[in-house]
Amino acid sequence: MPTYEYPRPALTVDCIVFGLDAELKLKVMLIKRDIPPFIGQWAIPGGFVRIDETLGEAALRELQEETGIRNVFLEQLYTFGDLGRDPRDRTITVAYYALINLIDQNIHATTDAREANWFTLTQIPQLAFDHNQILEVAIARIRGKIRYQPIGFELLPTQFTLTQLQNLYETLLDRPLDKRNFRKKILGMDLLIDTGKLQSNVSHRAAKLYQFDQPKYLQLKQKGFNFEI
Amino acid sequence: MPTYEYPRPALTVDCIVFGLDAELKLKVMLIKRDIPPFIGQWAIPGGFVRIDETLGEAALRELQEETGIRNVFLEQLYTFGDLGRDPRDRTITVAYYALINLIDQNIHATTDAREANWFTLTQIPQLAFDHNQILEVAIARIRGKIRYQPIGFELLPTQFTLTQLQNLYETLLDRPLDKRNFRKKILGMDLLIDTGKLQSNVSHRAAKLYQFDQPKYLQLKQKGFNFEI
DNA sequence: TCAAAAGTGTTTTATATACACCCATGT
DNA sequence: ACATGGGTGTATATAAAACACTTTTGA
Repeated sequence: MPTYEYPRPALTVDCIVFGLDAELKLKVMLIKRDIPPFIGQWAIPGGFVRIDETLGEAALRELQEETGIRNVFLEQLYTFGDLGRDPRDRTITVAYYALINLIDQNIHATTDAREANWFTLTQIPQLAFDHNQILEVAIARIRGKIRYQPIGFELLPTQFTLTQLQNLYETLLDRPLDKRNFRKKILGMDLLIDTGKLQSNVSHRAAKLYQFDQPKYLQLKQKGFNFEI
Repeated sequence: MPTYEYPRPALTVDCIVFGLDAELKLKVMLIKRDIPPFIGQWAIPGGFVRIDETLGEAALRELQEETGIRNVFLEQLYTFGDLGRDPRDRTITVAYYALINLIDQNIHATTDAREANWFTLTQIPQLAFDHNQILEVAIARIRGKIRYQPIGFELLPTQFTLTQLQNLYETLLDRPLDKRNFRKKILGMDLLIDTGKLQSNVSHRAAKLYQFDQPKYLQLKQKGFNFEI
């Protein structure tokens, strides 16, 4: 029973992976394409959606296959469907973005035969397809979202120092923040748990380690609380 | 050259149309399905994406075909691709939402043979597919977005009174606002143009008519200005 | 003259900003 | 003892919230 008479576009997912390096600079993982089209060019990891998996599942699977990354924060970004974006065929891509913590886990940038690498945002080469545009949308999204939603914690280790958190916000908001005011505000929300532990292996006074109280945040959010830096 | 070995899901767009009625209540346009599946059930207007049109074009076309609506604010909402959402086939839908002004233009709720109607949010019936879920996401989106982006003006006539604008915000934010504080804040942004005209055909003192200065807003936005109520 | 909504300022309270020094630790 | 980043409080400025009456107009 041919219910739909129209030819179907191809459907892919692409997944922009953001990470913060040890200097708290924002980086993006790109892979070098080893199949046409755009063979040899850098691209956002992604691939075709299978008929028996959801979009989110496809994004997680591609991420794992192409970069080895698992168990990450993943959120749908936008769906791109312009006519010329794939030279072979009409292709729609559902873009996701992932936030991962590079500070205490080293993501192996190279996987399988395929070359993969972390790029700072000022060093993005010309990418395959419309991936430069997709990346721009993703950057705009996290820059905008960081102020109103606690997504920054996804880029840090579970336990982090207040200075790390502040540097993260300074990077993403692209402006300096006052140390005392930042601490007053973030601690005033009462959403950070003092783990009682301290930083180790630092050649200066060790900072306290905090962790984000997600269950409490979710509770407060339901009651109308708005996270805001 | 069969580049993709995978079977392709079907691709549709759905378009949630929001409008404000004369009493400043938020309404959604739904259409009664006249083809299977879910024949006879209410649904969000939408249909298949053609191979030679972009997603936005498909949404606009469906909107025009199914409701007669043109020239509206349209923005992509989210893409839904769960496995069971279409009983016939694997179908991904890219959802858009439209904001239209019902106050001075009457959108003919019925078009062609198909039945169409405006529903208040408390009277939404059980819808076809996963459309109840899509609608919930759309409502959450505009409720969240209204505070930080000037989308409210899309729901009003080009020229509107401050009381209309305040009632709109009260409806969407679901809380009362102080008249003097609201006016102080919105006029203080200096983004409303006093048209010099007055309301007509009212049996009380006529209010001034304002319009939103979109060019000025776009300029300010680029300079880092944040619209916020 | 009455009803109905328009329009308008000031005081109080809360939040944001600006700002500098001592502390703890490892080398 | 010194270098490095950790940690802390107060005063000022700005923004938000609370609050009530007069004005205009058509019926």
